[in-house]
Amino acid sequence: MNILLIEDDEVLADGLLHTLSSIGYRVSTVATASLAEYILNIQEFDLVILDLGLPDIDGLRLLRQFRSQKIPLPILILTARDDLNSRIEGIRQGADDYMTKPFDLKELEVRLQALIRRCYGGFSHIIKIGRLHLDTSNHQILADGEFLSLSSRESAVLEILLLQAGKVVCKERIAQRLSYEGEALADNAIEVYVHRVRKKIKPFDANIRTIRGLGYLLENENHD
Amino acid sequence: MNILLIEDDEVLADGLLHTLSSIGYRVSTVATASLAEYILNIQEFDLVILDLGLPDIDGLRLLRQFRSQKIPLPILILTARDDLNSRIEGIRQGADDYMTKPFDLKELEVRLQALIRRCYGGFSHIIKIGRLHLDTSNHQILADGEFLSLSSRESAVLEILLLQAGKVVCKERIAQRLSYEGEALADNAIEVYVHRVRKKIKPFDANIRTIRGLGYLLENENHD
DNA sequence: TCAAAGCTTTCAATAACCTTTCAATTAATA
DNA sequence: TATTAATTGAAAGGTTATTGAAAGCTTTGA
Repeated sequence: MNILLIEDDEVLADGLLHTLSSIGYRVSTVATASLAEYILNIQEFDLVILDLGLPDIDGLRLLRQFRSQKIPLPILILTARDDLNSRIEGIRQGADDYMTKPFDLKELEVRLQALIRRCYGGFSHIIKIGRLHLDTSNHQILADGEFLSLSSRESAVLEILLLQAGKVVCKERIAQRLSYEGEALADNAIEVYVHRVRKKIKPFDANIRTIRGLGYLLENENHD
Repeated sequence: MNILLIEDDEVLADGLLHTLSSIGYRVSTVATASLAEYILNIQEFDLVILDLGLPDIDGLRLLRQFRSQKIPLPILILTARDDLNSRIEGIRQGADDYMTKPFDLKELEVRLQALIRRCYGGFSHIIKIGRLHLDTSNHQILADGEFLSLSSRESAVLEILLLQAGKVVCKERIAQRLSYEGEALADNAIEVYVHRVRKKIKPFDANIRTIRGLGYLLENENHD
């Protein structure tokens, strides 16, 4: 997790760098807004900690700039300004959280955790197999970022294969998933569905391999 | 935007209910943890405001329960406990934000906005999907900058779809948003409203796709 | 080579959804 | 307040996608 710390107070910056590094974050610090802009262009970050009292540009203005440039990073403001209005303005301008100095390191730590959790999907677990993405939280399957048009049964088949990508899934397993309370399906129902799914995922280089006598397996080529 | 307010102080609950309602949120209040669990099971919410000092179960424990049940709702804790430890624990247990009483209503309002923005809108309080804009701060929907003439129900349907643009929203979710306290709607009411909304947004190249058996999805073509 | 296992296509029944119409209600306007 | 307009939700009939069964074809491995 890469954090950009924009802070001109050298002592505080060093302290934070040390603390955050020690709990596993990779931290880069810059002391001015212009440096911040520069480094954001050449390096990828996951989160920004922004001090409002910068020497060159006002922090709120920098924040506005980020957002108008559609930089979607989570931003936590850290500042000495305690008055309510700048707190409100900070959040209104697009910050995700706000802490005032002096602050407790432990609290900063958990607030960072909360932000990361929220922004980088502690909840929705996304499984990526090649060009297919499965969002397990809402059972949505995307191919190249586009919604894949699947009927609900087709979707169920592909989901179970994606979840076990690279492993053999036996027909019975799939049948269980498709039928309600074990009502029998025609003996070739699974074959029909696999066929339909194959047709739909082929354009995305995804392939369901048949393991004779055992079941099916979604190929999971790790050549990235 | 449906908010569940879990708060046992009746005066405060009423005040918040009134304030939040007046700025366009739909608020349900419950006074106990068990009621909260009950209502969360039968109704969908977009955000939870949780008081830690509840009469039956400790708020933190409730929070842990939510998260262990993988309820991914954004949760803002509101409490009289000012000490640092419970603040840290609150966030660590899975809350997204934390405010201590007494608090400023304006600040609560913007923090709610920030949460909503982060969880549903990327990073702006204006959610832009193609030529449609939803301003989450006042629940207004614009098309090409002009007000879109929608009835309140139509507006509710479109809002919920805009908030989850690109994701499937199931019919039940929409039905809950439309009806008060689960009064039944005709089985095709949603279909009728979706139909009406479709007709109105079509001139703006916006499209609601039907995902058979699952629900609807506002297309969110990322070709910018 | 010949079963067995799997593939593919077709088709009718059905369930899910769409669309229109209309009457009842509510809100707006004169 | 009387009139008009808009909104709402129920009903009914039309449309389309999904489903699963059937039947014939192809591949596989003993």
